[in-house]
Amino acid sequence: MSVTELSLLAARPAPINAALPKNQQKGQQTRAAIVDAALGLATQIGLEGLSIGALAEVMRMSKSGVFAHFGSREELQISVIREYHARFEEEVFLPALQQARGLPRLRAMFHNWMKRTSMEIDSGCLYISGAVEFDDRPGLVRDALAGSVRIWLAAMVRAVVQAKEASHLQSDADEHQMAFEIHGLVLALHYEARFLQTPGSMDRANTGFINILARYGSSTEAEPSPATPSLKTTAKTRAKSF
Amino acid sequence: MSVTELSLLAARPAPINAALPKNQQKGQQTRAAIVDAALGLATQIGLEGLSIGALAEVMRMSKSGVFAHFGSREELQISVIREYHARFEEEVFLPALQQARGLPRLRAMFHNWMKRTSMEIDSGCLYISGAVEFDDRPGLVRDALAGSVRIWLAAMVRAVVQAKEASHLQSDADEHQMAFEIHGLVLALHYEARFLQTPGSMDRANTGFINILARYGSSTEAEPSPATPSLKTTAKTRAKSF
DNA sequence: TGCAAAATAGCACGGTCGTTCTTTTATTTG
DNA sequence: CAAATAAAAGAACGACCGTGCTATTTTGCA
Repeated sequence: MSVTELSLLAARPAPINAALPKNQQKGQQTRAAIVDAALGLATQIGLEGLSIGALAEVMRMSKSGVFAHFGSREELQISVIREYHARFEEEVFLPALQQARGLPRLRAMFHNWMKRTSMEIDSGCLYISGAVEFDDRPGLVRDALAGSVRIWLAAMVRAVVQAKEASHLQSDADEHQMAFEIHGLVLALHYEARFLQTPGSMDRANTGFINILARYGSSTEAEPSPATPSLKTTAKTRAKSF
Repeated sequence: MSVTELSLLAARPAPINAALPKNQQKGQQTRAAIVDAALGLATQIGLEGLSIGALAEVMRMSKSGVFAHFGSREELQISVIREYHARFEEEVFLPALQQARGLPRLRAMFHNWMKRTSMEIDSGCLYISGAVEFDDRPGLVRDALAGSVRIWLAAMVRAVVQAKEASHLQSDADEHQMAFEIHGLVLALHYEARFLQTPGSMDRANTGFINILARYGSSTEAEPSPATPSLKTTAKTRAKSF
């Protein structure tokens, strides 16, 4: 799975003329505005809870006016997923590519991922809520969702492999195992912070990441990266109320 | 939070006469049958998707006949959560109490938890789906759900503390940190196995647990417990397709 | 066995849902 | 500016939702 495949943005029809936002037909920009509003609703109440009526009310449009842009609710949901994917990529993945291959990039990916997840404590993560809503509901929505998540997890695995190649991690470290454990930290952060509202969850996820690095890291001690300067919390982090 | 508080079973009204199942009024047993069917539906389509109409069809009853047992949909949902809690406790927590305090009991708790989660790959876990559905929907349902989960997580924390007291774990190990990381493993197992259908997720969760024990364990090497005989997988577990 | 009480059924209400069809309005183009 | 086209509105549909009210049936007990 190549890096270029990661970009669903490239799948968008490129504007034929120049990059003027005015160039795009009126319909395109309202459609984009609808998707934007729909994404805001979906992250709060879920893709299943997202209704065309409520969306029309937010947009101050008629139901049929909104509906006409997608032709079906399913297509609306898929459009929302694509938009979420694009933003996730832009916010989490692409900035991490500026870091050097290996451990620095891996740290940046986790750091950006956590940063986004922690911001989503008030709004919700579509990759998590969507997984629960569609985990036994086959169809195009589930496929789009699972595809996006797999692309991101594969990028994490690739970053681990590169860290191994750069001798930043033990050569026999299992990249899928490590990605699994990191994924678990993010899921636990989201669960405990958003649902249980447990304080200190951010610190615990960070500490968990440090523990994982210590487990798989090469003998050279892993110093805190410049990308995460304030997160020097050790495993002996202070106990908070549970 | 005491151990006895864990039992919601004890909160059930004890039968006044003997333990004959015929003793309970007809209504009580049909109500129990309804809750049983409702739990089956809720684990598949979620607590929000659970509708009285669909439930009535499964029970071959009228909508109003089902409804009369609860008085509101919310009360039905809470009843389902209580039933789920009781079964979780009976299946995961109580058997682990038969193991000696400390590491053996902690292992048994994780093992039973994982075993149940892996069985729920086809049906779904109410604690996970419910968390997503109600994470920003305050009310009695959310309270019941969060209460049950907190009780279980607190039991895990207590088990870690006991393991420290028994010198099975490092005395400065952070019990909340450890419970957080274990929770993450179970969440990742559920996500990757049920939604992404990634093969080998069970092994990865087990390996993750071994890694956590290695991180927090005392110098005495942690030998595989009799409760998990077939899970001697090391961190260098074979790589499976991702 | 008869009678009170509990359990269930039947029916209707207001509401929201996704979707279709028709009509009106706004935009682009020649 | 006018014709062609795209965008949005409006109204209606069948379906399902939770819930309340009133019968009818079933159960438990004297």
